[in-house]
Amino acid sequence: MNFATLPRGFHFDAFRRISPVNEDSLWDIIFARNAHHITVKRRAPALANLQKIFSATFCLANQRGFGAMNLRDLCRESGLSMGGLYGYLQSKDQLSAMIEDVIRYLCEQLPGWFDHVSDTTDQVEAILRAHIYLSEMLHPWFFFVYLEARTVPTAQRKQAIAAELAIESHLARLLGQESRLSNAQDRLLAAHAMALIQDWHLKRWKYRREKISIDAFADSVIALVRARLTGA
Amino acid sequence: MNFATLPRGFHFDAFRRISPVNEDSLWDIIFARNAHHITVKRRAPALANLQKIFSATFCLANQRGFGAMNLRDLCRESGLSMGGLYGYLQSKDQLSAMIEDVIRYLCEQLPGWFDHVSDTTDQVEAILRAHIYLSEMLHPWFFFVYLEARTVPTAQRKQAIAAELAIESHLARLLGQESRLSNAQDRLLAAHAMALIQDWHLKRWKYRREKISIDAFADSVIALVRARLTGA
DNA sequence: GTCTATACAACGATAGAC
DNA sequence: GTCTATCGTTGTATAGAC
Repeated sequence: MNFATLPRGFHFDAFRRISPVNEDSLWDIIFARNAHHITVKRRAPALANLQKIFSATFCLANQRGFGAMNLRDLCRESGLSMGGLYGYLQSKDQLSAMIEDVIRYLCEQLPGWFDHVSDTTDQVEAILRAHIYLSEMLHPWFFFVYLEARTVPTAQRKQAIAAELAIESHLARLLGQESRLSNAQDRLLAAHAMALIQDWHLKRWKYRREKISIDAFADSVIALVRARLTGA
Repeated sequence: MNFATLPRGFHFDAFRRISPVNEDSLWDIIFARNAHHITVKRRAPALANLQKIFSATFCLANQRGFGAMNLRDLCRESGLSMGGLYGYLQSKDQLSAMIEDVIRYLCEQLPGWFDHVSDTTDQVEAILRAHIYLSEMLHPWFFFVYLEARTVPTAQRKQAIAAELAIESHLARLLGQESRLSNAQDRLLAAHAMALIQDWHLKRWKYRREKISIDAFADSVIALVRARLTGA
């Protein structure tokens, strides 16, 4: 990892250049993490078909919701047949599980990327920026996880909730080192920061429309958190 | 309306006491706004059945998503029969339309409740508080609208988007009168404020778990916005 | 490794009895 | 005003050909 080369207050292009995970490398991660149940073993066709399957899933699920999406339409949209599809998953539920799994895995890794940053407030800023920029690169993935979390089976949902709380606690602990606020206020500030960064993938239609760049958005979130830390 | 009696920085109980719209009065509004297509004309059974139908809808839709919810389960959960249900709606889509309609109607009314507040920043605070407190009283309704907005028919979705942008523009205009920020920064601050208040109904499970009261949450959101307005 | 064909349960919606 | 019974359609999943 070369996150150490990122300057203080890095922007989207700088992060994208050095990030080991992006829109292209993701398919390898998915293939590796689901090797045990994907019956197609040849790498090249598997990666191509995974891409078709997930692109079609995001398109349909974001229109109707995952539960209302049906596998016939998924086949038409992805170009695979019903039989072909079942070489990559054993049930419809497993499709959403694969998506949740890879995003949760990445979110667990993310805070550790910035352990080297010595100034605590800068470390918070780096984690928030990385979150926003990663959810920009993997927008459909984050969007899906966020909006379908409630519809997935209980065990899967509990893991997602635990992951969110872990990041938030991590942020609250870092904020507590620098702020003059109470513990409860630090936790609330961490929760607010999470809500703001999630707003980027939830309302991207709005920010596109108003021509607000991802860098302007990230700067604004950071300014808001810093104002609360240092201000009245 | 007696919103003028609310003190500066009012909390949840004070708002609930004087609000003309709450968990009970809502059924009247629904019945009135949908009188043209509800074939059941007697008031008493209609209000009772509407309550059963919508409670069951929220329960099922929040578990599986509205599109994946089916009308047979809705009948079982609400206690009505298939035929009985169709006395209150002409199609499944109309069920979500009725929910979106009443929440949009209330959100359009809300900013006007505080036209009498002379200090602009106090007016912003009152609007944000009222939004948070209303979404607490009508939690399942707001939760549904927020999470199902993308799955509803296009015309209906466009109305919802327009309503959200209207509130945000209103807030941005008010913020612009008081802040030393640029226009673009005012718009972003308004967007952030909307994201924060929506977080209350989206993540209520989290705030319950951490025993964060609605008043503590609202105070924290207000503190964050005020810090950005007056701070660095 | 991917296809076509098919099993059979469940879907939204309606007609007609009460 | 609400019920039961039923229509035609569409759902997930699999078997067996290529």
